[in-house]
Amino acid sequence: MAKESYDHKNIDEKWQARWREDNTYRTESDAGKEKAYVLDMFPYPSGEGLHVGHPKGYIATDVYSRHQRMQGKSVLHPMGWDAFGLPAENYALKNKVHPRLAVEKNIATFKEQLQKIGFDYDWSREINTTDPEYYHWTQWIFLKLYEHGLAFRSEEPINWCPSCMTGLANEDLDQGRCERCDTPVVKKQLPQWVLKITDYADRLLADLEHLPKWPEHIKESQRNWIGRSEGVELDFTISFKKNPADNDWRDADGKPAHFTIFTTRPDTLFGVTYVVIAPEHPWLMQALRESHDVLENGSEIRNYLDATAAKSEIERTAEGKEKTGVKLEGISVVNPINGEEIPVYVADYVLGNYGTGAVMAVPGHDERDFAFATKFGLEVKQVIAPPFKQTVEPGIFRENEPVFVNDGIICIIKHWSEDTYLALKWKKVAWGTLLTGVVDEGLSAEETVTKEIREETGYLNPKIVRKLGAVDGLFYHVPKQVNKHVHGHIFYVELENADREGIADEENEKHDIVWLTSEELKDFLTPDTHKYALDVFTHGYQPYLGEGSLMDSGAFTGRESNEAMADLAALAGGRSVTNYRLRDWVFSRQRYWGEPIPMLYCDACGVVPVPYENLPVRLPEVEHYEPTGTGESPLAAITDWVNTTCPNCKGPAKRETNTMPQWAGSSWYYLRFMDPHNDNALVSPEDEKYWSPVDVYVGGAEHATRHLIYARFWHKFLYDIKVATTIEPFTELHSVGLVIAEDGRKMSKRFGNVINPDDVVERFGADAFRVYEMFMGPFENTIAWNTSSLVGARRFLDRIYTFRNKIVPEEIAELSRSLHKTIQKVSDDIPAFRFNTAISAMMILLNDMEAAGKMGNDQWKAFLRLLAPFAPHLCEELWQLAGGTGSIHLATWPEANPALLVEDTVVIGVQVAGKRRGEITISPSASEEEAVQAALLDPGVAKALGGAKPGQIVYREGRILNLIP
RNA sequence: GCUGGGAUGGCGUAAUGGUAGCCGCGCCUGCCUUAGGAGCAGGUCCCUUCGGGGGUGGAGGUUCGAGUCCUCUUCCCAGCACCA
Repeated sequence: MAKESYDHKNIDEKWQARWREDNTYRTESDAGKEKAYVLDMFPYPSGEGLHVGHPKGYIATDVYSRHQRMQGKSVLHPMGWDAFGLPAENYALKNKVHPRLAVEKNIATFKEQLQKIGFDYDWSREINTTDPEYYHWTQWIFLKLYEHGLAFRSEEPINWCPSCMTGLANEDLDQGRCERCDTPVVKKQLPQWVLKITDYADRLLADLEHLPKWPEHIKESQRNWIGRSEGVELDFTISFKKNPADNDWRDADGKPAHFTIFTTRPDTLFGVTYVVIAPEHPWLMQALRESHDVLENGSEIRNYLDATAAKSEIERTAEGKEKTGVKLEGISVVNPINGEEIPVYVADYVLGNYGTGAVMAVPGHDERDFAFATKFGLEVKQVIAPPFKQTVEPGIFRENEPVFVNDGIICIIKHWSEDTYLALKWKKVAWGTLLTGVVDEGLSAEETVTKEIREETGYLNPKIVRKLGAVDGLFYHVPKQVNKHVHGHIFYVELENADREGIADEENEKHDIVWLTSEELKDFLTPDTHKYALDVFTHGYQPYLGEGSLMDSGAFTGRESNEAMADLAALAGGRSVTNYRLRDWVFSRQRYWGEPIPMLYCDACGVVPVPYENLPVRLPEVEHYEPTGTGESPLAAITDWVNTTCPNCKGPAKRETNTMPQWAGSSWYYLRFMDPHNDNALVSPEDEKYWSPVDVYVGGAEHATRHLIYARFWHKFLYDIKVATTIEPFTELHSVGLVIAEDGRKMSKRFGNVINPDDVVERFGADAFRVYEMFMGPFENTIAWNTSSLVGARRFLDRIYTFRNKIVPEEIAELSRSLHKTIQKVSDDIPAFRFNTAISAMMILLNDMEAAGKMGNDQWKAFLRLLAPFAPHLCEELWQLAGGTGSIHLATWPEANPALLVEDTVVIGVQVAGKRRGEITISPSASEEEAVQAALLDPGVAKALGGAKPGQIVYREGRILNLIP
């Protein structure tokens, strides 16, 4: 019998109209009911319209919210438009329409597209960030931020996009380029409004711990973005050469002139060989201006600063990381840990706006300092020996405290005429080593090298060429039966000639001397410490970044670097500080299409906020809204808008002409949905209390470090001023996986591979589209669109539609277990966002239903309710045909009967020695004896046992039986 | 480089430490037909001497038993990256 194909057009339209007429999805806050606030990241209505990827998240929240509603909760599932900002304005400019008209048109298109998919949005709560009724409150929040000192004027150089002709926040950059148009940004000095998000850095970071239902990768992105690092600030006193009187100068605290540096590694203080300050360092500005000029190479430095300023951010950071800089002649600084006098450089690898703008350079243990030191021929001092552990027997280190030896030696000894090196091949153990030793009392390391070479090899004329640093070995000394912890100082030695004397027999018994090329040596050497020594010899020293035990560090030598860190810092006069990578939020845009910043400039009173009662400051209607490119906003040209009166002195004042960034309106919109038409407040305390926080929030992962940080920041501020009552706005977050095109590329007009949801809905129906998108795979996965798989979803719905003719009044017992398992599965999976497995479970149930050939009406109605969140139109139709009361979407969610979830019998696998050899069908509560008895009857099991008796039996009720002979 | 996530048939994927590959797509065989993006039935990891044997990126380990837990490693995706 051919299956029927249901008339999706008719059914979709019929029910969408009915739900609208009946206000089926009307949201009311009902104190008597539990609430569920389910939110999508509201869209930016671009001119391109939707593609099939956009609704995926909306379908998920729709399924989720419908499930919540059927569980009797009061559900808030709203939709609105984030319509201010650059994309809309650039689109308008390109198409020569006013942004307001472009936005209106785009919103109409988006809304129509969304409505065809049959979402349960309550459209009476629709909001639009460009509506003065809405941005009234965006401006209100700005005034509150200003009142609390969190919005301030700044003249610091900011990121400027020469193409969009506006300043940008750090978050608007991608690898030094404008995130919107990919143009490299430049630094530009402009008066700006800046929000002090850094005041909230600590809480933004710490409170991530209170968000267990956020995906780890989003939280990790935020942690990276905030970039907290704990360290110390240290003062390096300056000593002046030109005019010694400068050394007597004291500041207000009685301190001589100094550079304050920030470091996270005070443990490497003994390895500091110079200090570097950023080109923007304020001391430099002053020093170059001073009349007596403390620097001897002022003009050279000025040239360097000019060259740096001319570079774009990309040039400065992406120039293959080639280091540049200039030495400050005429001054030096003193290392506070040991009084050593070291030079000072200015170099642009040090950032002016992080930490103190000055660093202590430790080339031995920092890659950037190492690169700089190598290029400028500065000293590289190793103060941590890279540690290697060599366990002969596991666990041995835990039992014995190791004996520390600070002055071990490791010798790489070159042959007098050949390109080979001396190694020792041990006789009693399978070892290959270099020559080693320990410095004797009263001898220098160099004398010890000579002595050890003579004693162990007999060679008389070694010449120590150079020291190669040191390595730290922790090992078990077999002959002495003790753990040893040895700093091995590596020496490179060349033998002058073959002159040699005899050596003691005991040395001869230990090992043979072999001569190997460095290549052969690599494989020959057993200890990792010796391999490291060889590596340093062949490739040179590389900065060691890890922890380890300190060397050449005065009294600290031999202590573990992480353990000694605090003591070193204290001794050098360090002050603990925490720094953040996060920068304050540059909040001004020199563009038309945004919320006007509600501030005034009065000649008499200075900066004056617009009084609250004068909000909203409306964006004026204009004919020309093109950006000026001068750093002035287009609004500056509208004189009758700009010129106004000062609310304080009633004198003339000018309006701020910059507008807010795109992210302003979206930083608090979730609060407005709770009470969207309130003229007196952003949100009423009652509605805020009832609906807060957002229970489930769904959107793209690309917002991890932009919208989601900004919104958390504003929310915490609103919490502080008691507008919000929760510390976090979004309890649970899901990031929706992308839908890419069938060709594996991003869906884009450019590639001509865009699938339009309207077409899909037209041809296959809204329900097939919805079921397919939820069935594609795990919600967060990026998955390629596949039209033939979509046909599979449609087939599933057609089979259900056909099955309506198989419904009988009486319950079909053989289906009840299957049905109740499915109820359980779907009920668990929807809240967990495992939509794919929920649908899979319903497909399995349908297979069972078709095998049974009929189903009871009540069972059928339960099945329809399970599917209703996914396929609302078809299920509503079938629900009515089955005699359901009211809308299926207001019906009660079915409950699984636990009694029916337990099987009478189960088929479990039987293993013999861990390999599956057969299966038995028994009661899930069968005893071990019964199970074994049944298993022995299985021919496969009997054969595998070969008559042997099982010695060990592992039996897990209802799961597995494992017989081990 | 650092951090987070991942790797299972031809494809998307599924498996509280317990029979690997459920469900769907595709494909193969046959049937039916008003020839469709249709329907129905069966099949579809690899090898096999038909007894079995092997198999979840790779190598070890823990366990009666590992796709799942641990160690190392390769590759892929994402965030950050001259932030001291």
